[in-house]
Amino acid sequence: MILEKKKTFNNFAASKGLRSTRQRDIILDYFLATRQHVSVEELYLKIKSAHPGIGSATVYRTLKLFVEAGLAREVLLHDGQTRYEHVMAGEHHDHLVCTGCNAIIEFENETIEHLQDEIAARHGFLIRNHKLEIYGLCANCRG
Amino acid sequence: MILEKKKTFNNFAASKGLRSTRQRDIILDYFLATRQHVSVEELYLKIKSAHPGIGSATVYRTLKLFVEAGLAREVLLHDGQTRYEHVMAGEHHDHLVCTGCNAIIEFENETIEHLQDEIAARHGFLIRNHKLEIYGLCANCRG
DNA sequence: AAGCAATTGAAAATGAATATCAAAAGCAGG
DNA sequence: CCTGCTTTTGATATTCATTTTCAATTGCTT
Repeated sequence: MILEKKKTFNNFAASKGLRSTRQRDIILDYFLATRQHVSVEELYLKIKSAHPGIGSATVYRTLKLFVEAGLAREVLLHDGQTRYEHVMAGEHHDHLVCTGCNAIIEFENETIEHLQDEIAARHGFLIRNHKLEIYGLCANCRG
Repeated sequence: MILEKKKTFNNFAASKGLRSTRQRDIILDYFLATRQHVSVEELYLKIKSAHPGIGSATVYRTLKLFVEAGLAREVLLHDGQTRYEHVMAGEHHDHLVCTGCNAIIEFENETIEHLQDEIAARHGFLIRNHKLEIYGLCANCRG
C-alpha cells in the first residue's frame, strides 16, 4: 500500500503540474514510515539525521501537499503543534486522548460514521472529512 | 443560568484559594455574554472598548481558569487561534465546519454520545470531554 | 491599617508557521 | 547534451498567537 500512496501522490503532482523532486520523495518515504500523528518538527528531525540538506520549510510545504493530495490529514491536539496522520482509504479512525500520559488510542465505529452522514444530509452538508477526539484518562491514569 | 455559572466559578476559585478580582468578574461577564467560539483576541477587544485597562495576558490567563473550572472548553479550528466555547451542563454540541465560508453549524446527537461512552468503557477510559468536527461544504458552498 | 501573597499589565520572549528571495534543480525543445 | 524558462529549495527574516517576566497593584487576613 506504500506503492499505492506513492502513485496517488505522483498522480496528484502530475495533475497539478508539480515537479518530481528528490526532497518530496524522501519526505514521502519518511512520512509513510511513521506511525500516527507526527508533528512537522518530529518528521523534520528524523529526516535531517539522514539527509542534513533538507530544510524544515520544505517539510512544512510538502506535508501541506500531502494533505491536498489526500494522503495526510491535519490533527490538532492540544500541544501547540500541528500533527499529520495517514489517510487510509475508506477507513477512518478516531481517537481517545489521555490527558494524563498523552497516550492515544485509536478506534473505529461504523455507526458513528453513519450517524454523521445522516446529520450532514439533514443540513445539506457535503462531508470531506471529520475528526472525533475524546479526552479523558486512560485505564492506567485514572488510578 | 448565568448566575449558576458565576457560582460555579466562585466555588472553583474558593476551592483553589484564588482571589476574586474585578478583572475576572468582568471577563466572566463578557465570556458568558458571547455566543459560540470566541477567540481570545475577539473577547479581549470587546472587553477593551469598555475597560481599556484590562490586558490581553489577563484574558488569556482567565480563560484557562474557566477551562479548569469546567465553564469553558477549548476548540481548535484551523484558523490558528484557540477558541473557547461554553460548557453546558450535560448537553454537548458538535460542529459541521464549512471549509468554503467558515460557517459553523452546531448539532447534537444523543446516539453518538452513547456510542462514545460505550467505546470509552470498552477501553477502560474515563471521558472528560470530547470534540467532533465534520469538515466539508455547506449547502451554499457546494454549488 | 499592615503585611503578605496573589494578581495584574506592559513589555519581552518564545515558538510554530509563513513569506522572501537568491541559488539550485526539473523539464521541455532543439 | 545544451539552452532557457519555471518551479522548488534552503536559509533567513518575519509574522502572529501565546507565554513568561517582573515591578507595581490589589485582595485578603489579622
